[in-house]
Amino acid sequence: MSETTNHGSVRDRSREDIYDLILESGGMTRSELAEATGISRSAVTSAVGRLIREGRAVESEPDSKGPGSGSGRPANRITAVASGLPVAAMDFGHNHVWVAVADSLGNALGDSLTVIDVDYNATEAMDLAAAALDALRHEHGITTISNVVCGIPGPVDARTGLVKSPTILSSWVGLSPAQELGHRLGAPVHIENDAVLGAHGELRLGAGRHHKDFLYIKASHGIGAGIVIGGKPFTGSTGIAGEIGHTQLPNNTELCRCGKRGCLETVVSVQSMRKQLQHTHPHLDVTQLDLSTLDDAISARMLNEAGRTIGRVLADLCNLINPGAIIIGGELGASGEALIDGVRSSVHRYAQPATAAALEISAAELGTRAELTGALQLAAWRAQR
Amino acid sequence: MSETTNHGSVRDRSREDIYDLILESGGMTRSELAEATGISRSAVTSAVGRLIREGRAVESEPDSKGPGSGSGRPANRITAVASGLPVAAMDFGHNHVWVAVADSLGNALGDSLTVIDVDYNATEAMDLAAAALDALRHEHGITTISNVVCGIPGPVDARTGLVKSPTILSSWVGLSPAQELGHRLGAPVHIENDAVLGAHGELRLGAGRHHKDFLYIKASHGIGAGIVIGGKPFTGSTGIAGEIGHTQLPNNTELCRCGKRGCLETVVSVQSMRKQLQHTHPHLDVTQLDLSTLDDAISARMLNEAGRTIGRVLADLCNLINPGAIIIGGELGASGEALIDGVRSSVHRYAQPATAAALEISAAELGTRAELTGALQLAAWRAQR
DNA sequence: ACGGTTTCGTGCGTTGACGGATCGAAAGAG
DNA sequence: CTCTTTCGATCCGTCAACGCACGAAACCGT
Repeated sequence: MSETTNHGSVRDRSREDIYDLILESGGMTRSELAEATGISRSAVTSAVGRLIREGRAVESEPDSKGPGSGSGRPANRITAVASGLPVAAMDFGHNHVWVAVADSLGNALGDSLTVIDVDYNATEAMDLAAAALDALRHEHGITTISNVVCGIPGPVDARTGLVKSPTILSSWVGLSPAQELGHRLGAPVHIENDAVLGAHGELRLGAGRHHKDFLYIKASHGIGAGIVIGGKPFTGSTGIAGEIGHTQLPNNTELCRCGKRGCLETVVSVQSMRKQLQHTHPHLDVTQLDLSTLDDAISARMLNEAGRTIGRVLADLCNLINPGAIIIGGELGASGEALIDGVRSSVHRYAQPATAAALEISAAELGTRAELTGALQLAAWRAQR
Repeated sequence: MSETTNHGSVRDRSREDIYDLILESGGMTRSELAEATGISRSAVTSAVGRLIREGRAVESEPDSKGPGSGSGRPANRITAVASGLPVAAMDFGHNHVWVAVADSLGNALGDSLTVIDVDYNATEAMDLAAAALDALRHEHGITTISNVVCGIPGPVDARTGLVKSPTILSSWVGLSPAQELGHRLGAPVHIENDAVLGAHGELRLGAGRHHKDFLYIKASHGIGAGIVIGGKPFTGSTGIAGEIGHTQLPNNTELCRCGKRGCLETVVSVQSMRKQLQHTHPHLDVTQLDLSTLDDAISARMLNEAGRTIGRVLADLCNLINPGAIIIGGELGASGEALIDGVRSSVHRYAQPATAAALEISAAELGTRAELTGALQLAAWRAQR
């Protein structure tokens, strides 16, 4: 069953398959392509030849020569070339907007971070983001952008493009940021949950590269999950999968903004960490504190405990979908090994032994840039459709 | 990306795609095939012509004629023909073995149910199952079986084929039933978790036909889940996804066979229902009672409460994967609307509103035959590889 | 009753992708 | 320096896919 969007005819399917492969892997030899696609080397050669003639790919030098690299003639590496228009990405957080531009393959050219209260006024935040992107465009001499992907820390309905409740950005609920930003930028804008984008980034360029099925957890001001199944991001039947921040914890009655009590987000979040730090470290200014700079035993224990709380929720979810990895991103994921260790110990304690044994738990390789990177990758991919 | 197992070359890919489509859908017109595959009608015609010449498909009469059926020439329906060897299935339960034979398309020819204590002695149960299948074969004049799929109510490691712990069948843990049954039957045997098979059955012939993403819950002596994502069963990175029976419930300390306390299975299962019924209905013999025959208010309330307990666990899982449907199977799923209503009310209460709104919750259309039917379907599919 | 419309099925010529075979090129191994 | 191994390029026979045109089989309106 060809799930690919047959743009045109099926005759070019193999060539597009090959192009997708060299695009996603970032360089393969003809033999590897023949192996991966199952078509003959001669067919691969002709397809690659056409891609090169069309300027969509280039042939680079063989990477490893010299004794010990195996006998036989070394293979040349085929690489995709950035021939199309640049793309852009936006990452809206609780109190920042992070915008970036990239070439048509999604390789970042530059980015700029603006600190504002994004939640206070959605329209103003979007104006500011559009202005920041304009400035970045001029800085890099870019006139036209073909595609923009924009991450929102909340559920996005895939059919309507509307921001659903509950989300960190309560003033955004019911808005259609794709339309509004599309007007401002004059380019097609796709809105996506930020955890899904983080999963995308780690899948292509991070800790998820060697996993077919994994969970990406964005643990920041809220907690969301991005799911990768079979090597592809999965967003559910209506696009709002991954809403794990409002799982109810036993023995916890704190009121959540979603109206329920005892949600995971009320216990584990950047805000709650800062609140606790204010008690344990009264001399610190915690309002803009980078959690990864902490290295004392007390905060390590605090972060470890936060990780254990997350891990308890993740354990049940892992029993359901049996992932190959869990990748923790967001500010809490970047805070250090203490939190990751907490997740590990809790998952191993509460999940089925066989499930836990097959599970790698790690921090996001791309750190807090995972969402932005994934958005650029997704924008580059979407620009070619 | 061609995920299909390229058996041979890619030149026949479209024809095999078409064959898979008419196989899984059970009859499509040429135009529908052209629409679904994206290739032209003339190419479909030639591929279909070759399938018919090869005896793998037949052309049946147009299904709906007469006024009101839309104008234009009615389309003929292309159906796959059972040309290969028959297949078989086995469904091991807590105290029964259910075996069946089907033609090469998975259409059931006959089945037989044997009541024994399957858990007591795994080897004996397999001997008995093999004997029952042999009897069924002779009854239908079948000499050779090409493929057998066998359902087990417990986790099955996809790589090793071993039964993992915890499972209802504790004496089976560590065994490799695929090998043992393969010796007895002289045919390739594939072992699969029974909830996965139930999901397969409902996906092809039941309530999952019109859903791409759903959860099938087998609620019987244990509780397991089968996951369908993107129209395909998903079994996790090591094949043991769906183990939701040992999710810990708050405020519940009953000891479970898995060693933990407060597992879902200890509260909701056929055994616990029977135990409760023994108290409320002292005159009944509950040991072999069919739960679907109950129609009094007391047992309805009891089943409703059981449904609510299941629903509470499912709510968190739905927030993660945002499925389009939940299908409840097993003996408890077939017990009536009271339990289903309990699941509904609990999911709507504890899941995110947007997630719950996009969710259809229903009983398995195939009832307790879902697992057996799915096993036959899967066996037919596997026989063609 | 009879065209008009719509949709389905099919035959045909052209295109070009696939697969197999062959040969040369570029490296390492002995 | 020769042998082996692997990769790349080329040629050619085959055949799937496309587009188009035409006929077939139904419904619909007058």
